[in-house]
Amino acid sequence: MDLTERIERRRTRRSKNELVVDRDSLNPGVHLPEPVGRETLFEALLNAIDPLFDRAVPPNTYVWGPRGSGKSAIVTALISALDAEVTASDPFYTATRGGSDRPDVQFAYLDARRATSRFRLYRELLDGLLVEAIPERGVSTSALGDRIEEVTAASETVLVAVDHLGERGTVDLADLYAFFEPFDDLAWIGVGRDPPEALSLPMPEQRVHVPGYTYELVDILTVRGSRGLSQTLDHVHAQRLADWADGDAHDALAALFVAAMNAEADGATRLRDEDVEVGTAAVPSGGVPIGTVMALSENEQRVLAQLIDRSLDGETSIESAAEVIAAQTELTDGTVKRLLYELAQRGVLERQEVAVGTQATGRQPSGVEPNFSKRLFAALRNE
DNA sequence: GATCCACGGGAATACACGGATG
DNA sequence: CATCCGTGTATTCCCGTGGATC
Repeated sequence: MDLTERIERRRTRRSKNELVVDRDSLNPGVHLPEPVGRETLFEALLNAIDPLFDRAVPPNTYVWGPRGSGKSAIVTALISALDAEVTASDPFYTATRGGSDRPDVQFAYLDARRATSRFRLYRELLDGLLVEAIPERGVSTSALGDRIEEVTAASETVLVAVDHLGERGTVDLADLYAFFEPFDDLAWIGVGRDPPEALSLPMPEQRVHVPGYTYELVDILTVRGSRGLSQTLDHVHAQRLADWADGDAHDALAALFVAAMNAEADGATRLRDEDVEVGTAAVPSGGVPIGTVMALSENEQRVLAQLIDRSLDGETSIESAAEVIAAQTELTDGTVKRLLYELAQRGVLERQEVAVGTQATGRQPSGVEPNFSKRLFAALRNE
């Protein structure tokens, strides 16, 4: 979103007396172009890819740190800054084309939550590098590999960042080695939570550790809150959210988002203490990031939406919840049941004991409860 | 005709619990 | 008393098929 757009949005929202002027600024799944309070880490990343500026292929890099510590924020910022730098239609560079000292590099940022197989990773990569449409099916994985081969051969280097490695259901570092091994002029930055010593070899020689936020989180909330709301975020509120979230930027922003929605729903023009209370109460701390949920397939999201809308979470057994949901969708109850179990295994849902009256024998059934904020999910789903 | 993978469904395994067995 | 067994469910695991696309 550019500046004029931001101003226009703010003007119209203000005239309608709305509290939230820019949802993206409050959305924990969206990152700012300029990360707040991470200058030294940004330098470390630039150092890691420094050979690029000498027209060499840099070594691969592993970026790691706890959840909500700003890994995605900093890596997306890096890639988009580099991309802007290289693709900028700067008249000076264009005029001196040929003698340009600008390296011929292409950049791509991939989310392992979406790129869950070799085929999809290749597809996402090509999609990020090329303007042409990339087929979704009907073409072999190796054909996509050949296409990548061509692209890497045509430019000096391709730098790929792959975010969210090693989460339940996503590819890991070892997969990345296997997937990218065929390509010579390709360097990658893997991003994950696991500390290097917890992972098997091989391990990239370059590593950047992103520690959890401490005092910086208040600044982040202030910047993003003030940008997303029609007024400055109160320092006391920012501090309270940061303390509650224990340094996890995702949880803090999620709570702020819900707080703002709560205020707006009440017709309040300011964020009140009670809204912050509601926000923190509505976000399970340590739950799955909302980005994980929003990256699920449409049918999986539909199942979750039905589960929530029909209050089938919690006390209802998986069996009967699946029956109700299946009736509302195109899916059979067997498939819905399997999806619910799979989502529970991936941590998106949490299984819990369900009080069952008549059952005297057999294994106890369980119900499922979202391990993310329902209100945040609902808000982001009908955007 | 080839490709990928979401779906559907069924086999295998885990768990709960009462009763039999050593 | 501890362990095993049988029965009934719940849960996990696995794989063939078909739709959509190239």
